[in-house]
Amino acid sequence: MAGNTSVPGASVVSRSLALLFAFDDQHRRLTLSELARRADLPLPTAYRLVGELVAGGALVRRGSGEYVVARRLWQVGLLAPVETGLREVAAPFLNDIHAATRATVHLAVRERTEVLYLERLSGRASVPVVSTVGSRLPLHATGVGKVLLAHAPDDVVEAALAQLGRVTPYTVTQPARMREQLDRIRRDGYATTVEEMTLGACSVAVPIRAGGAEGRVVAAVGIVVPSLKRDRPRLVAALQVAAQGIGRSLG
Amino acid sequence: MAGNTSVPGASVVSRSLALLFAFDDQHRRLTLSELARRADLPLPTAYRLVGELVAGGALVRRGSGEYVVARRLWQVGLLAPVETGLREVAAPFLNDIHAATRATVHLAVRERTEVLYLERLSGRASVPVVSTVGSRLPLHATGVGKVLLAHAPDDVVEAALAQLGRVTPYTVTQPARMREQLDRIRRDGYATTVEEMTLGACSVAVPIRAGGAEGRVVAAVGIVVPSLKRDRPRLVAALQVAAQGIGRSLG
DNA sequence: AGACTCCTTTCGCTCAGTGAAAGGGTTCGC
DNA sequence: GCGAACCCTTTCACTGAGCGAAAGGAGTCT
Repeated sequence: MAGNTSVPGASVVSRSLALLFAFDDQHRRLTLSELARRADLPLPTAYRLVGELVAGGALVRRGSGEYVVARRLWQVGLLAPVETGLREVAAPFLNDIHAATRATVHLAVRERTEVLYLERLSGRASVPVVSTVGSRLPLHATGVGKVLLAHAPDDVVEAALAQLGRVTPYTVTQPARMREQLDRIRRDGYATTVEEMTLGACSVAVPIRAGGAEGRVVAAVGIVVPSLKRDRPRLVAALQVAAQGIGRSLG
Repeated sequence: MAGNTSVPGASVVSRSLALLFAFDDQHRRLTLSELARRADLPLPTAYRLVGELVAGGALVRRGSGEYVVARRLWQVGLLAPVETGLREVAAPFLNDIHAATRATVHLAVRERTEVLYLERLSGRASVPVVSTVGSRLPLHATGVGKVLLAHAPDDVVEAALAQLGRVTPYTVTQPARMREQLDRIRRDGYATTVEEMTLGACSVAVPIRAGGAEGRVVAAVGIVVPSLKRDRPRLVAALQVAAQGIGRSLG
């Protein structure tokens, strides 16, 4: 930038992106001060840059003085090639799962030591679900996450086991217990969680193997339900049928 | 910016956004030269800024030397409040339409004189469909577009009728004929197109009225099919049932 | 009425940003 | 094989765009 920079080496572009990336799943609306704090910029600097981002159509200022991501950035974001093939192939199968279970359905992939949610179909039941499309969650506290972790390379497993953060009182935080679970998941072909991410929500998930049968695990499908007591076998079956179909279609 | 600017008044932020917004539905991958051209920037300037956008995680450089929108920008874009309520409410009904017709289903709103596609469910049949979620098309050549135009304010109708661009040989380009059609759409409660946007694709669409029955038209649902000859009444019925449901749920 | 928060504006300093020019590396056509 | 026409990358001297401390409202609590 020019003149009196407090942090030389930070370009205008990097600062602007810091402002854009200050938004996340838990922070969809931010005030100017919050933006400045989260992007680690002096307030007047944030003021000026945010003003330009609004003028440029990247952000919008709500009446209340809060800023949100603009429609135009939504359009550009949708152009990103994010597992396009997988999502397209999976879509009808996800609908099938949804029709068969009426639960919230998830399609997710692993990104480093986190789950990245690619698709979500909301269920009827009023089960609390924190994930949204595009959001990331820790691998160890979600159904799809556990499946993906169970089939991840060793270094990823080690990294994940080293940071088993407690989310609810039921989150599995002991590496040894998690290792047992991962073994069981590989053996049984499905993972479950019981209120480990959100109180009142349980989940079941299965791996998607490219090319079907014995292929590499590339993604996971799962559902969120209020309880697993009643019909676990039926849910697992529905998921496995869909996962097989998706995997086969991936070729 | 500094020094030898050819276009003073253009800030770094506006230039960076011009680069990001250079991407669109027809241009999801762009080379550096294309980016520079589309953003109207000198090549070295584009080179530097694009480099920073890549470093900042907004763009990704593919092996081939082409740039695409990065996953991180996809995540941020998804945080934009784009008719969130409508889309959430409509989702299950769109699935119903999909299940009943097996066709490509669209949910769209009007933005000035264009259709903005909010949701899309791909159909089984191999009908060519150009629209994607987040893309815009002219109002007069699509089913959902005609519905939205038929219920648009007068000034919008005038503006739209003044630019009836020819897309295919079957596109309606005469204002008088379009006026007739808009009358018929308001009377019948549904719109159709026959290869007016894409050869080999026909469409049917109905309005969504907030609060049901006699409310204001806020959106449109439509489907794309290979032909309308066979079961137009059945398709219209399915759409109208769903549209009523969505409208009622909007309260 | 004092102490918070928030947002906005000013203003002089200066280095980050600029882009013409030049240099490579392809891939064409002939 | 030899231009011509594309790409992309790097250099470099100039300078005004960008910076942010400081100060000034405007609310909202205590």
